[in-house]
Amino acid sequence: MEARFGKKEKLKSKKEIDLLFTAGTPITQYPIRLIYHTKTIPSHCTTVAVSVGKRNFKKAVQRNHIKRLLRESYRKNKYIVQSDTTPNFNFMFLYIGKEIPDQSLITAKMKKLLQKFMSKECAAN
RNA sequence: AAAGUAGGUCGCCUUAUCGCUGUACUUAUUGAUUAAGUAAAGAGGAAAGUCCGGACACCAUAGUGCACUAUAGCGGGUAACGCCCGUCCAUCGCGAGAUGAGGACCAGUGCAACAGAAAGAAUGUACAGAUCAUGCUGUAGUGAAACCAGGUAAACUCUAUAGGGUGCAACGUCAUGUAUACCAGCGCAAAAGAGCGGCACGCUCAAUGCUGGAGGGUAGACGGUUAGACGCUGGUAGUAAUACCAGUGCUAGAUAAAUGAUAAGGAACCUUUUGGUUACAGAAUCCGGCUUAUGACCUGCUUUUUUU
Repeated sequence: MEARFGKKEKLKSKKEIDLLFTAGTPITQYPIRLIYHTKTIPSHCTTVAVSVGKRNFKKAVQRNHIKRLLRESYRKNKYIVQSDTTPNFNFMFLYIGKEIPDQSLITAKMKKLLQKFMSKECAAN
């Protein structure tokens, strides 16, 4: 099972991110919210961005830590959304909780969130 | 031993698995390149606040005067400083020590609690003296200070010294490529105008038109971008800050932003045990300081008490 998470899979373009916030579809599995949108420019893999609000976590150390946890849990569970049939999406994960989580919590929630996403997309198709 | 005081050191560690970032090498591949593998690296003492000082870049090789701002014993260090070292003085403390808006009221202007008639545009009261006479002279009384006098510049001011502006989102190159705002030359001419932190100089540009070139903004890539006023050890000079010499060591460079997760073991602390906790905190052009946040440990010295 591939569990890499390289540079290519990171969402960088400012335009794409703006589009996500204006036109993206949100799914929430507290304390994580996923916003996603189909790609405007097609490429061979899903791109992902991660964000933690400055409002809830003032210190950069805490924000960095949570972002790393989110990235790590996505890396481990991305097999759920990886298949040839799904079209390519842009993902944006937001942490909306107010306390610092630990890895096990984040991983469990991430699994549920991704499964939710899959069932929703399959129903649409 | 307790209380205090000054300074220094370190900033949890090891292994395994799965990942991230750039670098080097190998293999495959391509128009560019990309992919895989291997190797050795990969947050701090404050990376923070952005408060001072520089380097570097552009604006004129950053100019002149005024204004404005900062600094202020004396001597030294430094690329530079508002930093550091030494020293004198003042204040605080029993002391080790700490603190420092410590230049100048013989330039001018202002201010001054209580007391006092009065703290300077004032001349009082009592007594004595002088005089034609007095508001003249002396003494007494208040006060730190009472007319040939002082205090005060964390009051204006004066003196000395320093300071041009904007900041790596600076700035340079490339690809893409549209109006004409861009550039070069010609022409127009002196006025008005625009730009250069405030004002005055000064400097630069200068409508419209013609000819030629070429590309702004936005988004992107690359450079700038990390080896440096660098650390450690020894020697020499110096009370010291520091300088010089010799040896030796070090390569983080991300860009919606890498340095992480899990497991096991150890260390320290807490808890009866299970177990829990491990501070402050995350590079963003780079250095020198200052300030603030914070967990331990070590050393010198002082005072008090006890013992020998």
